[in-house]
Amino acid sequence: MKPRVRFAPSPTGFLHIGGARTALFNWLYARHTGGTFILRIEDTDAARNTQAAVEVILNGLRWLGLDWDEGPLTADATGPGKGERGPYFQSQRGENYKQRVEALLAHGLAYEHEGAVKFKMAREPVVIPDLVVGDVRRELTDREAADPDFVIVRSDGQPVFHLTNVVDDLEMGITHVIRGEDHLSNTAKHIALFRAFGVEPPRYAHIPLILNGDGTKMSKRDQGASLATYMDEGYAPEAVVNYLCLLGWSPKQNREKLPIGEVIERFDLPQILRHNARFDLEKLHWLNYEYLRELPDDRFHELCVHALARAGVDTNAYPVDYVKAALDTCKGKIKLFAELPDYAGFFFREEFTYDTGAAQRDFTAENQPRLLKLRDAFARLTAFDADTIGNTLKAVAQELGVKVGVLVHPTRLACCGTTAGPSLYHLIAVLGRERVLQRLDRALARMG
RNA sequence: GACCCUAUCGUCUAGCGGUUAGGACACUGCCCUUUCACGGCAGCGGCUCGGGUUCGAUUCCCGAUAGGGUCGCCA
Repeated sequence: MKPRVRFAPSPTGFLHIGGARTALFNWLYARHTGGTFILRIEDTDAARNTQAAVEVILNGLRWLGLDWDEGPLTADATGPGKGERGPYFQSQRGENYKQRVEALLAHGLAYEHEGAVKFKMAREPVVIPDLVVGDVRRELTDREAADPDFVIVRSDGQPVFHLTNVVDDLEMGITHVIRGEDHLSNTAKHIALFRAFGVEPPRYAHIPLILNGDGTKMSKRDQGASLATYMDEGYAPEAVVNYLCLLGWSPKQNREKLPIGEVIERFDLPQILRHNARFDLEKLHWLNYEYLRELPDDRFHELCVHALARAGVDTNAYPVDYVKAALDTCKGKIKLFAELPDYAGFFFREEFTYDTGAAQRDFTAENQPRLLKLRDAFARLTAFDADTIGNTLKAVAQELGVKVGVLVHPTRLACCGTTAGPSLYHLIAVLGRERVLQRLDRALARMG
């Protein structure tokens, strides 16, 4: 029988990076085994579950490239879905839960208590067979020893997570439950529920959690906990996926960056690590850069424009060809799109301040006549391409008897205001002679 | 408090009784160079602690410690 796995998030308006990895591991397992990846929305909490919140999940998974074989087609709970075991929204499956609870009641496996329904839990340890951790024998906690029974239907008639989760897994034919380790303790309840329904529980694989860089639990509020951050800031989804694969799983053979197809080939449940992993933003940045430099030009430009717009830099005021030429000088240079406004902002604004330390060092009275000579050489040029500009600068430096760096640094500062940026000769060519001369004049004025 | 999981450089990891404990990110230095970045070279840095088992433990067992998780009419 082909595996059937599911990702079953609750729409809270937020897709946690840990949730994204859980979805990824489920998807990888399905793709590796030729099984089925199901998306089920656990929207039993009507108060906070909105269509917009479902949208966040669907968009996140689509962005990551995790396509589902069964599940909703839209964020509308009453809308269409694909697959034979729907509906895939728990809010639409009330009748299923009701029937299951009645069956439990009829068999004396559950009972009413203060308007709620409680499940009669055995007062003995449960062994949880886990594909990642191994057999886990879970003893009762002191509170459970006092009263092991738990609520499956609230007094307001709403079914509780433990029940809906198990009923759906059962009715959707889930064979492997791959989820965060935070569910491991609860699994005893779930196994008991499956048995009460007269079926053997699915196979379990509890994957370790993702922690903050400092080892604390990564919660909603923590920096980088939301997948939306990476979507908004222009990370390459392939990089995020690749990085997530490396947390709690290893492709071995000293591999780090590898295409998703290869991950699918190599991925399997028993090889998942058992310990939690800390989220290392630096390493994600490195991987992101690795993918960024391979991005097709169109996609790179699109993400650049988006990043600049977010920083309040409007590229629409400039000709399309100019924008493209300007951005081309940044490709292979920036690690993150968030760096772009500082790195290339000078292309899109005429007023900017100079880096203070560099201005003190480079905008000297001594450099003034040198820069002036370069300015005049530029002014006489008939061609204004990168090669010509470079050769001109070198020639002027030679005439002056100074190293090229003596001219390069003040020129860069005059044109960009910064000490780091794209190739100087290329950036000058893109800016165009007129603006370069203006910028040199502006700098010269304060060097006297 | 009870119960459960975990433990290799700062971080992610390879290792599955005998290895100079390997790689990646980060960091440091050098080279390349029009800045930065890339690239190349070199360096720094690790088996949590005690007991066993064994000829021999990073590796197997037990304990401690530490970190994480769970004990809801949240999911």
